[in-house]
Amino acid sequence: MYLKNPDTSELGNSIISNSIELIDELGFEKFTFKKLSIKINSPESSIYRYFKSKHTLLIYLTSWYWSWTDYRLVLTTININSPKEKLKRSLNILTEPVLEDKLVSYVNEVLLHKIISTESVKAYQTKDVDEENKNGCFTTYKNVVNQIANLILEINPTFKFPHMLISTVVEGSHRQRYYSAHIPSLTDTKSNEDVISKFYSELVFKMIK
Amino acid sequence: MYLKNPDTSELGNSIISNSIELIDELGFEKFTFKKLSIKINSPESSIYRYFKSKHTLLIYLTSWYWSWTDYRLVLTTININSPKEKLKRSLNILTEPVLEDKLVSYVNEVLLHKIISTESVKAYQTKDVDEENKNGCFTTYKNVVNQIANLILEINPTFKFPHMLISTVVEGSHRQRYYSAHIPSLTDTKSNEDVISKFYSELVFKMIK
DNA sequence: GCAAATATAATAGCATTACTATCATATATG
DNA sequence: CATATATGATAGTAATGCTATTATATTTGC
Repeated sequence: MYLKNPDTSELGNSIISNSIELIDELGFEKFTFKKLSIKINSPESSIYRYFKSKHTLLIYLTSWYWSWTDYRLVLTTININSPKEKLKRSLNILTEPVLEDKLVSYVNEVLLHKIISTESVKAYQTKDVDEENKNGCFTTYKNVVNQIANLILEINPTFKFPHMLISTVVEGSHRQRYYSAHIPSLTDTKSNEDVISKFYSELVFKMIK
Repeated sequence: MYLKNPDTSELGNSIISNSIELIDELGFEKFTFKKLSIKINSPESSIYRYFKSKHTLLIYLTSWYWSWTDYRLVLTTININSPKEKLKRSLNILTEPVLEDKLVSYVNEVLLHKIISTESVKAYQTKDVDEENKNGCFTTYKNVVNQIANLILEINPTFKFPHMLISTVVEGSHRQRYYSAHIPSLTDTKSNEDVISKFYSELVFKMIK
């Protein structure tokens, strides 16, 4: 996923934090290593020592996001016994926007979440998926989905499509948030209300009943 | 959406039919007008007379797909009175893969559907959405969603999120088909079974009940 | 049937993108 | 203090995403 681990050096940290800001600002297609190199005041070639392309950088960011989400899922479900309550809390983590930026100094988690919800499709939806999947590029996301799928099976062991349900909910909620801001006729909510999270929670509980 | 209407000339037709094949073959990011120009044996500059970029070509194809889908929706629901039956049939059109290629000589609808389901996200998920949306680039898709949303309201006039539900179903089913072929841990089906369509129909009917 | 309009071909060019390579210098480590 | 490692500075290259120009076909309107 990376050529050199970006959290082992200052330059690496700077690449991560500034790429998050720049991708958020420009969008993934207009984001380039050249522009990033100007922003971080280092030669382009130094960035290439960490990541072999902007595509693998996006995969790295996506993967980072999902391990971080996994960690947050553990935190909100710890010491809670009821599987239903666990699921409810987990779904909130998955479908609500991230509002605070605290954990890791060089990562703005609020912006990272924004990027993931709008740009991460572009990380999997390419002709290289199969190979990248083989190399474990998507394991952190798959783990999260799988974990919640197991929670669902605790509640209803006969439910046949827990993975399908969860990935639908995760990506659906990202998409709906985007639509409410940009293509409102594809949704039923203005960007200020918070209806999306409730909609998807309801969807899950109705489906597994 | 286009600079010159591609269905008014042979070259235009050739651009459309060959771009569908080439995007399917290479994926959208590796597809270029240069490669297309070699395939159709015409200079690159001629393609630029029809479309100002590969991005607007993708928008054109997406838009074409949704008007065609609209037409198919009319066909399958005509003369049917029960709104529930109408909805059921419409959902099949929206969630099942396209298997036959008949309507328009220069468009391979089977391949077009494949492209739409894997690549069309890249048509809306960019920094230019707002302007493109203003210019009506997404109206054909919005029309389809809106039409089915109205059907839902016929069945349950108090349901609050028909657009959200339908866009979730449409895009979810595309996504799940992709996952079953490429990232199976994110779904619960092998690419040969047909479980996806049923899952999303059930989802709709459970939600609007 | 001819002039004018329109469409396409042929060719060139240019800034940007996505890299790779090389060599020098700074910094860390053993 | 030597050596390894990380970064900087600079150059270069093929491909991408266009725009421009001129020439040659083809269609159309009178």
